[in-house]
Amino acid sequence: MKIGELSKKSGCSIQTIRFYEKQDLFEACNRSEGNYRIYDASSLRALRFIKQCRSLDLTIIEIKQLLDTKNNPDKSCSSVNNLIHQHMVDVTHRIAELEELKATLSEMASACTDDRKVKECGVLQLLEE
Amino acid sequence: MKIGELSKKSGCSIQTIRFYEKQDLFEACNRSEGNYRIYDASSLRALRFIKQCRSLDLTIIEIKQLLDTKNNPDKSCSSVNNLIHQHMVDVTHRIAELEELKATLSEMASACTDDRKVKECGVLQLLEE
DNA sequence: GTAAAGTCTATACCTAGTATAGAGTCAACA
DNA sequence: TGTTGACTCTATACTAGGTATAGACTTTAC
Repeated sequence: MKIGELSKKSGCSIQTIRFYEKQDLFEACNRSEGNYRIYDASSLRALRFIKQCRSLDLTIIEIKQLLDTKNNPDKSCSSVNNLIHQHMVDVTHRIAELEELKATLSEMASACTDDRKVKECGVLQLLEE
Repeated sequence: MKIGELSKKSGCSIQTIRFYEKQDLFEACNRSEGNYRIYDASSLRALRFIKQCRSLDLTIIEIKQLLDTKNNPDKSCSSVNNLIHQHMVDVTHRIAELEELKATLSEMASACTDDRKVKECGVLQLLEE
C-alpha cells in the first residue's frame, strides 16, 4: 500500500509518517519504481504501536528505547515497566500543578464576575499584584 | 537599572526579557550611551504583570490582548473575564484528559509488575493492541 | 492526451523560551 | 595606562512534535 492508504488506516497524517521515518522511529520502507513509499501489514502494526505510545504521551526518544527493547526479546523488561511507572509519576505531578492553576484561575474569576470598566476590573487588579 | 538587575528583581532571565521585547510584549526601553538597556520601576511592574500572566499559562498573544485592554481603562472588562473563564475551562479539560491518561498508564503498569523477559512483558503486549 | 489526484523532497513555521558565538562596554585594580 | 573580569550587545541555532507550504514528479481515470 502507498502512504495515503497507510495514513488512513493508521490515523497518522502523511506528513507525520514521513516525519517518523526521518526521526528513525519508523523504518524507511521499499520504494516503487516511481519512488513512492510502499508499505505492508507490518508497517501498519509498527505505526500503530508508535501511535499507541504517543497517545500515552511517550516522547519519540522513549518510543525508540521501547522499540530497541522490543528487539531483544530475552532481555529483562524492567526498563519498560520503569518507563511507564515514571510516566505515571510525571502525569500525576502535572495534574497536581494544573489543579493548583485551576484554583488560582477560579479565585481570579470570582474577583470580577460582573461587567465593569477596565480600571475597576477585579481580575486585572489581581494580576497587578 | 540595567538588564541584569531587572532580571534578578523580576525572576525572568535576561534572554527572556529580550525575547519579550522582541515579541512586542515588553516595551523597548531607553538605551545608555554604550547601547545598554536602561529600565526603571515601571519596567519592573510591567514585567511582573507579564510573569504573573505566564504563571497562569496565558499565551503571549493573550497577554498582549490584556495589555491592550489595560490601555483602555474606560472600556468594558468583559473580555478579560472571558479570557480567564475560558482558560479555566481549558485547564479543566486538560486535567480530565490527564486523569484518563493516568488511568490508562495505571492499567498498563499493573499488566507487568514483576521482572519478566521482554517477550513476556505485559506492558509491551498491551502496547501492541 | 490531458486533467486530477497522489506523491516526492525541501523548507519554513508553530510555542516560549534557552544556549551559543563573537563583539563591544564598563569598572576596578596594578 | 593597561588589563582583567563582569556585564551587555546582536544574531543565530536549537528544543518537541509535528503542520503547512512550494514546486516538481508519478499515476490513474476518462
